[in-house]
Amino acid sequence: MNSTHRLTMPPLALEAGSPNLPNTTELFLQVALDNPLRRLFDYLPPADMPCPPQPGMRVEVPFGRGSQLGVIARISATSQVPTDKLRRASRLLDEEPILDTETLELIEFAADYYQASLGESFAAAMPVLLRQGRSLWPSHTCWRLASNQGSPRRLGSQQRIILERLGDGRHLTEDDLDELGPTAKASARLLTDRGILESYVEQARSQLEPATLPVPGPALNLDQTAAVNTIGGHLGEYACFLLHGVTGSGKTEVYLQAIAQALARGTQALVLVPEIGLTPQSIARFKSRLGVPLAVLHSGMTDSERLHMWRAARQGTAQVIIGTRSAVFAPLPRPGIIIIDEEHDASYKQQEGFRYSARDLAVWRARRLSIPVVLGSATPMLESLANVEAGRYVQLNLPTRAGSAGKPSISLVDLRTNPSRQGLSTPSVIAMERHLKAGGQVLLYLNRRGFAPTLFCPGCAWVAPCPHCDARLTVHGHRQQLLCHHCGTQSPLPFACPQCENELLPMGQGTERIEDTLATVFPDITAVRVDRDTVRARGDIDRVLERVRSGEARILVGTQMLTKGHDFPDVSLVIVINADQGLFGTDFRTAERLAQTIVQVSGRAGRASRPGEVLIQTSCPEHPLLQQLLTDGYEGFAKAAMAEREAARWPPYSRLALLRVEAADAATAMAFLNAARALAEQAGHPGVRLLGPAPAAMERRAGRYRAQLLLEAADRSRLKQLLDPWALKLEALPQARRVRWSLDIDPIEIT
DNA sequence: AGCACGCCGACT
DNA sequence: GTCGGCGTGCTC
Repeated sequence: MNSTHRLTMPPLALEAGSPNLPNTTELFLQVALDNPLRRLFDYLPPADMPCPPQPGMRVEVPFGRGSQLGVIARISATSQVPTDKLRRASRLLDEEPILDTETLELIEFAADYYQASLGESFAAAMPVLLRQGRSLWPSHTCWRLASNQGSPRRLGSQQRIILERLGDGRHLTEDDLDELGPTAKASARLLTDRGILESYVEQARSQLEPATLPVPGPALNLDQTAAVNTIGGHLGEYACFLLHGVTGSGKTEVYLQAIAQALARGTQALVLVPEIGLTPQSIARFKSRLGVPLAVLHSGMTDSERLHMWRAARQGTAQVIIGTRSAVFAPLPRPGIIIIDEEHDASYKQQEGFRYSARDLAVWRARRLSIPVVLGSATPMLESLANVEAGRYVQLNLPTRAGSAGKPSISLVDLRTNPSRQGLSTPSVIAMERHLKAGGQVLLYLNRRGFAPTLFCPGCAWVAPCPHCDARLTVHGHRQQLLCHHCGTQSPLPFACPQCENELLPMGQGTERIEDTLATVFPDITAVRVDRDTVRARGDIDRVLERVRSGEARILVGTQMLTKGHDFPDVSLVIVINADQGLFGTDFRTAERLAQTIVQVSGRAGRASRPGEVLIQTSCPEHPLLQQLLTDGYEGFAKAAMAEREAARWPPYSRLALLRVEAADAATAMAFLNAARALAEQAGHPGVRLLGPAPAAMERRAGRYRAQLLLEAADRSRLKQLLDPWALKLEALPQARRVRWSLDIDPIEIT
């Protein structure tokens, strides 16, 4: 959807009280409810309303035998629903729409484009507490001693504690009471009923850290200056920039200065970052450099923190909103610029439920708002490069690294002639010795956690399988157990082969095993491991990284986590332990991902004055992808990959939609997809290829059978023409009742 | 999705 | 004799 193809705008919500509506006519509220049903539910307005209902207000409505909170999507003068089925909404929760027209349009567009229900789209866009009915305005109930209180008699111990805390005109908030215990609020209410306490509602201040004096940044180089000037020249109009900057080229400085210009015009900036890119350091940098109140939105925050930040965005108190995927929906009264950092990052696409791409929605939103959007990356998606090619995006380049560091030298280590011992080949060990001796640090990248990816019997070739998935169990040596990385199943490490009682061997390398190898090869040097097993909570990673920055630890072993955003100024050597997994994947994007990973991880080498060196261990050094990458860098790779995509009719040369299904047995899953395919064929599907149904690459996962049907079209509108009616029919399919299915528009993984 | 209704199996 | 399995109908 990142194109200039005609944008389908959702029908504009009809404003209540608009002059062309005869006020004698009864109005109908068309309400979006948080369920997957792709339709709205009509209600009569509540019996007593403090104000006219409007789209974007929350309502409580009777639904089935219970009641639910929903959002008014439209007000209509007519209803298709027979009068006897219509029920009356019970109450309005808001006196004004909590979502403005522009955000409503974005939400509607997202539901429409991604074939989701409007309710699900609303749910993604609203903080949980608002969905649960919390008031938009920050207020909380407080308790104090009643002015003419009766004599307290026969008090419970908790009640006595509460009274003690309320001496001298002090008060207690709901939070204070919650700290006293789960029943404290009930006790306070009881005391209020007895006239001993009185409660009142206090409007809380929506406080963000106040503005500070912006700290000046470093002087920009020519490329950065040119980029900032180009972006700044388009403030107030739509333009999409692809900021292609090699690692360390100072993309963030460009963001900061472009944002500063937007702020100077009195507008807000929205900054999207990948899921693990939002470190306390990066937030601190934005805060100090821009010196304006800033709201942060990410998944690690409590519900009330999120509500607080969302409110600050909506009120305009926050001039900069920095957040992960769902922040794309943040309401912005004065939008000025949108930044998407590491635009290629997969975390911008929600991978379950409502499968939207925040990156693509951000571009749509910028166009709708007539503001510039900047997509930054050292390794742009091929889609983005194609959009540059087509003239839809403007490319800005930052080809040089800041400081004196030059490009790292990359070379391949042929594992066939240099076999690895426990993960490390001889050339790698020699290079490590050289760099460590010279005072450098070494980063080892391996995208496999655990000790070894398989447990193997040399006697009969048995491998430990997961009982619930079509996958092998991973050996986690340090915990002495087998673990399935797909469903989480754990089992103790068997002593011997269950078939032939031979001794079992862990096969292949995981990060734990590399760590062990290092302890024997470099016993005097401290190594740290960074993967999901060592880094669990937020802050863990900072502790690990501090050990590296201080120089206490000089070797880093880790997975993806290491490639994202963290700087290691003293790392001079990067070793990719095994590139082979990325060369022969089943997904058409596998190669692109490997290239991105290699470039990103290489970017960690030699950032300061040290020249960087990168070694890639592989059994297939002659592979064209690796060769391209080595000789011509990411651009060269991209060119070659693009030609392959065009020949195979993959995106960006086609549009995809993927119907996924999972069921208790394979036949049920297939029955659904066959029925789905039949529906499509019945309706006709000009310009759309139906590929499948076919079982998923891992057919069984967590005990469920998975299959899929792929839809491919040359252009988006043809695909959508088929999808719109099809999705509704799928919902009504009897076979759909027995499976879990989902439609993924622009899937990033089709295995 | 979430919930009720409804008709067939192993059991307090 | 029931508790409960999940098929299917419905939600304004």
